[in-house]
Amino acid sequence: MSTDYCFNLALRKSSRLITQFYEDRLSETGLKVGQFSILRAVNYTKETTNKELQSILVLDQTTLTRNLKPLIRDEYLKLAPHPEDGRLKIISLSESGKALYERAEPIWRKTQEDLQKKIGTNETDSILALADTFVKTLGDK
Amino acid sequence: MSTDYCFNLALRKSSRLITQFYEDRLSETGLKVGQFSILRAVNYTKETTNKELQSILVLDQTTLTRNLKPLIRDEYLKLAPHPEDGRLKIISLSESGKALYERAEPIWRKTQEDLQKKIGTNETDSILALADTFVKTLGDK
DNA sequence: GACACATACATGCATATACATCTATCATAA
DNA sequence: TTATGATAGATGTATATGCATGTATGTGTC
Repeated sequence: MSTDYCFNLALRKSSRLITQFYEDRLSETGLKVGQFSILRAVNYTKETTNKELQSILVLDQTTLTRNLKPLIRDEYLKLAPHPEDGRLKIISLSESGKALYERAEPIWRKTQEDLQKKIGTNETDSILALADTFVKTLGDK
Repeated sequence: MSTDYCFNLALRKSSRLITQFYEDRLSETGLKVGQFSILRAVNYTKETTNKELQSILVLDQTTLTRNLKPLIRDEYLKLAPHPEDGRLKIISLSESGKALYERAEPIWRKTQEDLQKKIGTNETDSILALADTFVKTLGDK
């Protein structure tokens, strides 16, 4: 029967495996995959906030705050106060952050291609479709 | 986001969302989803080892060792030495572990059904197919 | 302007994840 | 039978994850 298999475990297993695949490739940059995702999102938005990154990355506010810490500590990300709203912190890439992202981006891109070759485009399409469904049906909080 | 979507981020987002879905339902049992997966695997195998659980759950040995800790501490799992191989520890459910699993199992089952209704059988099938592909192509270590 | 409420971000706690490395035990060959 | 290498599991360190809660700031009402 269909519920012999746990959908949650299945997704978590997949997530662990794909993470190790990317982690292995990105290791030469010193970045973890979660950190790369943050740099990529900040590179895209240029100037952003904790709040905005939360919705892009589908991360809890407290998780994101902590995940930013190593990147701020190592000065890949800069923080600046918002000119009008004292609660906000404007997050952007530092020069070394930009440089690091630009070094990592082609490695990430090649990893994407290699994964696609390895598991097939049907499967990679399936990953994107699933994420879309999940964010739409479970991602409103 | 400069053309592409990151497959890794997509899967990790989905994993976080589905985990929260199950976590919310299972919270009344006091179990985290990872702990439920362990109890379920041990209930299935009856007597098992760290090593065997690693391959069922697709978890690193060190991660599994640590994930077992709270369940052993709370005495839901029992450890016994292997009669022939002193390196092995036999893991099994205690009485309270069995009781807890049997209390959690129907909640998990209903969660599976609810998720299937919510996102559709195509998507849940897709999750299982994806996990199968990932374990087959990336899961040999 | 003072108070109530909402919003943005941080902290305490607990679990999750895995690499590098360590210890203990087993298996095997000289 | 001892040296050697393999295997099972544990520990040090670091990041990841999120709930409950705390602090600071902004907004609206009177």
